[in-house]
Amino acid sequence: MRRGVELLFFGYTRLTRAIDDGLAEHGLGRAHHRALYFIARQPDLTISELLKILAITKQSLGRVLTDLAEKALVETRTGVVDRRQKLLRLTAEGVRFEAQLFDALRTSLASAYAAAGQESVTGFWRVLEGLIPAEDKAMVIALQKDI
Amino acid sequence: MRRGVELLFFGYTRLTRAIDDGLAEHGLGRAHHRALYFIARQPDLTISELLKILAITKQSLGRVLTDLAEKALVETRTGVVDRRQKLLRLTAEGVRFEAQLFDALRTSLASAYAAAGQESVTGFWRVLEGLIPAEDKAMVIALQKDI
DNA sequence: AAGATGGGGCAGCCATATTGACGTATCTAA
DNA sequence: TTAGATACGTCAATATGGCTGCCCCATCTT
Repeated sequence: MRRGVELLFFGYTRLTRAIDDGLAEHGLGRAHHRALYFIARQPDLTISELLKILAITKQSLGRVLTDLAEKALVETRTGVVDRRQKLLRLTAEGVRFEAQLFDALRTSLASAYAAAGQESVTGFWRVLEGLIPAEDKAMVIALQKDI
Repeated sequence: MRRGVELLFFGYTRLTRAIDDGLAEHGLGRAHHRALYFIARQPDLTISELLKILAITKQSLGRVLTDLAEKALVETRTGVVDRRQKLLRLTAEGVRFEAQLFDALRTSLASAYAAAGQESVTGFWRVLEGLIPAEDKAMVIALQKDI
């Protein structure tokens, strides 16, 4: 039990630290990366969808998106079906930058996967899925529709 | 790949949120919990050992420990082999409080473990171990000597 | 006796989150 | 067509948890 808690702590913190330098070069923080990441994952995401994913307040997200827009990494378009919505997308530069950050994560994770073996990876996923509260599960599964 | 990153994100954030309410009741935050947790895990831990585990600065930890001492959850004793060291320990109340918080974590993790099965749990551990940088591994293994 | 180490502390800064309230544009349904 | 709900933006104020740089003391080691 305790082992799971602390491995999760170390694994998560050490993985996220892997990209801090890349972010700092652009004057950005982890909050920006999380937004970038999920916008990359689901282009044309709306603000409210992103809010649900990140589970932070509108104000907190607002600043992050303002920063990203100012640095021309993210752009918004008015929703087509609902003109109140804003659809979020990465710019070409945003795509490039996110890919660069993701690459650092991918490298770390790939070596952990390789060391553990495919069977372990499946187990890793299963346990983590079980940690997601029922009310968030639909959202996470929706993300994975186009892996 | 992306699946691993986001499951880790959701799993970690949702698990940690499970104890926010319990902490808030005592006017504490997650930083306090991390310190409490590792002191519970290894009584008579020194400050410098805890710093290595948490990978934060002395000042950041200092504030956290001051808060915990003021609330009489943690106490320190002078080191026996080296009188410069301070050995950290939970008070009786600290033990009680940490156990209560841990219980919330345990409940979440136990249900994820049960849903995933023992084999998956082993895989979960293996992958997470692989995410820990080599220079931190010895420290993490040391924690587990007395599971 | 000199230097290294463990720990404490000050001042100031930054990033990221919070709440609550209010405003505007747009959609939906009576 | 109008009333209410929704999507988004934004204000101000506040809290938390990090950081750096610098200096201090006590204690251990050589």
